[in-house]
Amino acid sequence: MRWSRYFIPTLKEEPAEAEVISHKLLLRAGMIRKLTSGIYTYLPTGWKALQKISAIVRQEMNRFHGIELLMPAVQPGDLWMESNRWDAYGKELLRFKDRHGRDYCIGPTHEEVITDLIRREIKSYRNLPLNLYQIQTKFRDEIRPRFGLMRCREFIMKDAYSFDMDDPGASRSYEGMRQAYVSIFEKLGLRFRAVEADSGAIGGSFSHEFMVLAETGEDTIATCTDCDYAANLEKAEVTCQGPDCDECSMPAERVSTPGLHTVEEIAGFFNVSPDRIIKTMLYNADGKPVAALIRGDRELNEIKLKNILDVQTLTMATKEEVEKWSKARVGFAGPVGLKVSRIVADLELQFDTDWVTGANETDFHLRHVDLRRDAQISGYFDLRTITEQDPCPRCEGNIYLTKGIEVGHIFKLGTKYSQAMKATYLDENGREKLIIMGCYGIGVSRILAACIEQNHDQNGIIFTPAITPFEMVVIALNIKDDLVREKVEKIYEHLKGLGIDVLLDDRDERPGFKFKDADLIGSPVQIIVGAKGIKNGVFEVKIRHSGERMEIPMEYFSTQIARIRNEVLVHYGLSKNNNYL
RNA sequence: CGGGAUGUGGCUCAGCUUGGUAGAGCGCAGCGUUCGGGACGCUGAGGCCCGGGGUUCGAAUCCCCGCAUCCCGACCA
Repeated sequence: MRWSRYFIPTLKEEPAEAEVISHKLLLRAGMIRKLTSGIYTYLPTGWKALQKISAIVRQEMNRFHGIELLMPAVQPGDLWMESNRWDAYGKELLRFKDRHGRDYCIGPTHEEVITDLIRREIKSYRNLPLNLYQIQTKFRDEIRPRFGLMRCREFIMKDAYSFDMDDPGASRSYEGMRQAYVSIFEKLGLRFRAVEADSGAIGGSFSHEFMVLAETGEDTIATCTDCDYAANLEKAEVTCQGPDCDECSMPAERVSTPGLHTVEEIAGFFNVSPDRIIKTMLYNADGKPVAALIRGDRELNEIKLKNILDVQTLTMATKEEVEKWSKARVGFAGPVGLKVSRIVADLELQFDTDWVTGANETDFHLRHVDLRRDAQISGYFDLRTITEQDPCPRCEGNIYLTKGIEVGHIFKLGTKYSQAMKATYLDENGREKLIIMGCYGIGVSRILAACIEQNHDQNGIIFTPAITPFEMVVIALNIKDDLVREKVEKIYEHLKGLGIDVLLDDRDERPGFKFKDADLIGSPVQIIVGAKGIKNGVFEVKIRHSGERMEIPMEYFSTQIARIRNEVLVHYGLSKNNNYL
């Protein structure tokens, strides 16, 4: 491709509308333009990158027995009413009526459509298992679209759905997809982690999120230094073991603590460290008062609490509720004598004693509290958020926290949709059974943003070889110089002949201008051709990710190009064997 | 949906406090000089100053009402 005849509207200045780096660079590199809030046009290089991502997704999906199809973007409301999601999905579902007044929506996902298809077409166990996927534009009317391609309303997504006869089959399908996903992100050349995610009511470790690691990620991941354990912060298990301790030798004692209610104030007053204090947090759980106990220096994980209590809604108690339930002002609640429907305590509280707690009386605390002796605890559970001080729940390794961007999510659906929509098959014995489903999503357009979040510098994007719109940019320093023109054309043709996707910067611009643009659009390799080099019989190569520049004699062109290509692949954990190009 | 901010040539912004002929830089067109990290000079085109009401002799500027976009919170690929 010749730059002069192509369309890459780069921007020198930072667009005011963008805040995050990928958004800024996608705009500056001329890859996207906003049409309206959360809706973007993919310009040629942006679209090219998306197609490259899709190609790898497609290749790996096919390799793991996925079969591609395409479903409609517009879906009838009836189907959504059947799955009970017409009401449940909320305002993210963009609805409209056609000229006859019938309800429709623009698909934010395709469980209904695929389940409808399957229930009509699949009747026999002989047709199972089956894995169908599609790559297409979806629409979610996000409350607040932001961060460019990271969270748009209209976005491109790959969605796969698996259909199995039984649970073991569904597990095999799930495992196949997990492997496919690992392979996809490896081939994309991204640093990522597959993390255990909160799977909600389904239970087990049947949900994984695939996170691209980037400092700017919105999610926090807990990862083990030794084994391959990785989990979403919300999900990461905190283990705690220890010998049972003896009962506290001293009886609980009521102490006047006027006006003191934060952990720090209490710790200071009693001259103990915050880990000797129990925080008593009151919640409204489906309308019932519940208390959660946690050490003063710890953080409660509300998602864990919600799962343990198995309730629909969990909200922190209001000031009024606290006063009503604890019979004291906020800051003086404690487990001793507390009248609530349940008191749950964090695991580590059962291995220690002699605590400081609130006294359920304004301006009073208790010390020398022993939970077993003085309080009625309904259970000890993993309630807190993991920290880097905690051990790995699977091995003896340490935990460290990193940030990530969620780009894929796989989970077992079970029979949720097959039941609601009556998708059944006949087994070997002629008995009717529900099809077991799984669904597997990848945010294709989000991957583009995540790739940039992970790989960029002050000068612009640093694309991985699998995603870059152009593998190499050939920069003609002075296109009006006949020698340069001639040489650069030759190199361009030669590279094309090698099957390399190459962009020739043949614009009549100053060198600095071209260097800046080349860095901005992020091709892994730049080949710089100028009059000086030609005179000396060399051409120059710049490696984008390292900034390394080298002069290479013309006669070694082919071998050196091959070497450099391979070097770049290796840098991204790839090798020639990965023939994705 | 709550909280905050911003809307002025294609882009980034100034002007608004204190009302009086709409500005700069970049970009764009032409000419010349340049040519290894976003050059310089000259010339030029390009504006319902977000929209609608009001106040005023006069509104980009003051007041009211909308709309849009961005940022912070709860949701998600």
